[in-house]
Amino acid sequence: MKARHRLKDNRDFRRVFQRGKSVATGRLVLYWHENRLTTFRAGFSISKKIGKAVVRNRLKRLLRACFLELGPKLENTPVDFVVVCRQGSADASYHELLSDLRKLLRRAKFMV
RNA sequence: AAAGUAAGUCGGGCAACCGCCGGUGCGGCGUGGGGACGCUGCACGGGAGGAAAGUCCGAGCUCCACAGGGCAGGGUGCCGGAUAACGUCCGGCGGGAGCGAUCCUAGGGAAAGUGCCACAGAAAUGCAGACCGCCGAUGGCGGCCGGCAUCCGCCGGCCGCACAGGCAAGGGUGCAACGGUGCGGUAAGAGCGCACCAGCAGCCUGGAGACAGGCUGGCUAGGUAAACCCCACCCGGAGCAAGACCAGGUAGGAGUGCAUAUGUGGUGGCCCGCCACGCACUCGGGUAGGUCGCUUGAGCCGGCUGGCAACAGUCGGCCUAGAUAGAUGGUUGCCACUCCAUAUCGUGCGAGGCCGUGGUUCCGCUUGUUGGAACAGGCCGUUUGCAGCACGCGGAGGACAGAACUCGGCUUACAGACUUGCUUUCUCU
RNA sequence: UGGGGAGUAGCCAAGCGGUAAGGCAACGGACUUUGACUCCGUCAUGCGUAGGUUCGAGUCCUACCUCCCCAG
Repeated sequence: MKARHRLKDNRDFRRVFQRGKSVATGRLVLYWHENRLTTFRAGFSISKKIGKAVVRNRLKRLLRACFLELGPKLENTPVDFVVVCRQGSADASYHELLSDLRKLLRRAKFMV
């Protein structure tokens, strides 16, 4: 995941949470809101309640790998995404997270 | 061989593809007079731990007076050493556990003072106290006998009472009752006397010291300081969001109050001292970007020397992560490791393998619906050898855990693998 | 990074080093035709965990676990 696809600023996070829309599965919640750029950005929010630092870092890496896989299809959608991990996602594998994320993006009409 | 004990090492490996971070080199585009800066591409080599964790101690570093005086507060607490320092480490002493190797140990002071010691008990610290009990020597009362005396009475002996009184041995209470055991002693007793033991004080010897050993003395002093306290030693405060620089900016404005030092701030609980100076509140306005600090350090590895050791010295070699919504990853394959299945098949080894309190003997302890060893016994197999073992073919598993200024420790978590020393028991030669 | 606090029955909680108060809930009983109200009784195997000091620990000390709050 390149640096231009990362959502970093706290203001952007707040805007996505407050003005954006959301869909969810048992493991993940996806928030999104349109931005003024030419491509997408993605950020992750993983609470301390999910697990220790090792668990949280692993989830972020897995989610970044998922966006690396899905990136080419979203290159021309100017939207900010925020993925929130729910409590059951601590032991999820890469393939489980990838299929969940596909499902959410399809429900939000960004993918077919 | 089994059981145990101490110290230490490791914490899966290789490959392919797709990615991330920072470094070096070579390019492309844009801005700019240029040094440069921003975006971007390729190549090369680097990229988590033994605990990176908890943040419990100690330091470096930075700023506040290069950290000053006093009070308050906190910490440490047998002795000696190591160290930059420590509450850490090493060696020893005392005490405790274990057959032993070895392990554990906040271990100064209770004859400086104060507090507390519930319930029970007579009494809980005043060299106190007398419930049951022991005694009745001494004094008292009563009785009997004897002597003296004319009488009042006096003297002596014996017996009784338990009134005065003596006692703390025995019982009982309690975690603890003012040393313990024995002999003597006594009316009964008591360190009252003596012997030994424990404890205390003084002296001598050994040791660097904690302490150990011995002699002498007077006979006795409860526990608690992780209760206050006393003694000795140590500690100034904050923390990399420290701090420095760049851009921007606290500008400028309006109102109110206090004030020229007994004020406000730096400064932390307080006072002194030092330094700087108008300050506080309200309205209105504005910000939370970048660079450095940032990894060469009490550094790591190996050899030698000194030391019992912690460690120190010296020589040679090495450079080994620096992110900032926070890099060190994802997918797949193969190989090792552990466990489970091995029905069927292949290769090799191969004469034994498995069960065994539902019997006998012995051993151990948690002493009982208990565990282990040997034997009896049972099942399978043994010339054409698939009973069993190893490999191949199948499946599952791989812990604890993620650097955030850097070190030295401590504590806690941890699948599994390996090495070495030592102890006890058994067997064989 | 620094600082502060809490953990006691299912819930809310009090508790000088000396028998773990009290309320709600639950359960049993009485009252009632039945229920509610009321009354009586029962309920901690040890006070987050593990060690230690003490004759004795919820309380004191040490280490650890979990949760909450505050400042920048």
